[in-house]
Amino acid sequence: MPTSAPPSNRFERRRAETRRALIRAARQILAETGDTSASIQMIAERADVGFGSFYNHFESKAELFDAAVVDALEEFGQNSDDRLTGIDDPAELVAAGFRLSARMADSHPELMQVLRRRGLGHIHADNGLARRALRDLEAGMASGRFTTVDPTVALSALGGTLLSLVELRFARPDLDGDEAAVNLAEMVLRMLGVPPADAHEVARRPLPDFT
Amino acid sequence: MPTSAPPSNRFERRRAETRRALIRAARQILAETGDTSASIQMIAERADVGFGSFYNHFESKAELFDAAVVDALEEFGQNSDDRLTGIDDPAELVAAGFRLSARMADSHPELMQVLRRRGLGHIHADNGLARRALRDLEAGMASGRFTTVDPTVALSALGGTLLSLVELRFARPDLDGDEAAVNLAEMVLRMLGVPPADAHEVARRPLPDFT
DNA sequence: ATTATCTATAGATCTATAGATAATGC
DNA sequence: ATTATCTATAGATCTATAGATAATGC
Repeated sequence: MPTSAPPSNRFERRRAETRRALIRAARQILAETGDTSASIQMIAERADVGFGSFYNHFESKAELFDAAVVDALEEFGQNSDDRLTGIDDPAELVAAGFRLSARMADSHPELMQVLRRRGLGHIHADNGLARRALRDLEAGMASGRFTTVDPTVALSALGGTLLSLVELRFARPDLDGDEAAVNLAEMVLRMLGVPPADAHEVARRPLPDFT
Repeated sequence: MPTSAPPSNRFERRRAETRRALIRAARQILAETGDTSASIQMIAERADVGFGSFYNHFESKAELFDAAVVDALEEFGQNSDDRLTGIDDPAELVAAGFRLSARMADSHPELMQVLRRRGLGHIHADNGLARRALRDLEAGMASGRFTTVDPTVALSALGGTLLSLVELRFARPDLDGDEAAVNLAEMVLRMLGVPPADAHEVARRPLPDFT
């Protein structure tokens, strides 16, 4: 299914826009401080939306912030899809995914801050990202590229290392992000059973340029 | 330095006990829901402490919750130290650490829930745990047990995978925790450059029994 | 006519402090 | 005499809703 049905009329579009504005504000707050104690009034104000409108869309702040995280995950997945299409080798896919994620910390800081603060709880959630990662892992195992026992554990490790890379980017902005990503990608490939020499090479393949 | 100077007189002990009660309450809240919006009044009530006493120890809720996380990290480190003394091989140390952490999710659920919710932000913080992990990583590299380029990146990956294991334990309690830990430990050792056969063996060595 | 948004507000918290009380040090 | 704790409370939010307004559908 697409993100959602295209808004049919102006009413729907207007309504959707209000909702988006609220989610955008929530994402900003999550990214800036992660402090979800901001009052609904302040959130509505930041979204430039009437205070009462909040209740037309969400029953509580928690619901709004959850929606904001799901929205961020969705955008991250979309972004990754766009940039990684055409890569068939699962090992290369993993490495490129890590390297692009590190770059996105610079190009999409708000988005990645949200993942940094709330991503861990979604590693095993039923979302598109996890499904896709699991599919790639299983493809890699089937083709013999990866040798790993339990796909669930591998998914866990993949998510954890990716998040730790995002954390590293923000906690240590002084380090070279690309270099850290390449190093981590190489380590992750070894973890998945790729022979060290291959891991070293695959982690350094040129990234597909995004036009 | 020890955790802190031993309380000299009854005044100090009483004061310290109030502080501990508040931190204990904060840890419980972090573990149960992670929702830090509980009012100071409710927190004080849970700690069985007069409302105003809160301000004798903390200036804000955020300060209290931060202290609670640091407290939990400290206890985790202490616990690990107690159980891992005597292991010299850095590879075995890493594997045993992972497996003990998975068990602690069952034996110390409150403690581990706190790490689950707040641990990521402390991977690169200046705490005893990170220092110790870095030391072990460097020892492993010096002895040739590990082959990894950048210790900082390796520390990142180590922390991320450990947290993902904790997350997995709580998100999927149906899975066999020991088995997951062994599998992940094996993967992590490969990640650090331990040859696959060695990784397989080391990850399954009997754990030191704790008396 | 219908529906979402917006404004205003009542009532319910929640925070921070002031002042009283209780416990200990010296 | 000193210090932490506790109780009570003022003032400042904050939430949720009711009712008015504005925009669109049919």
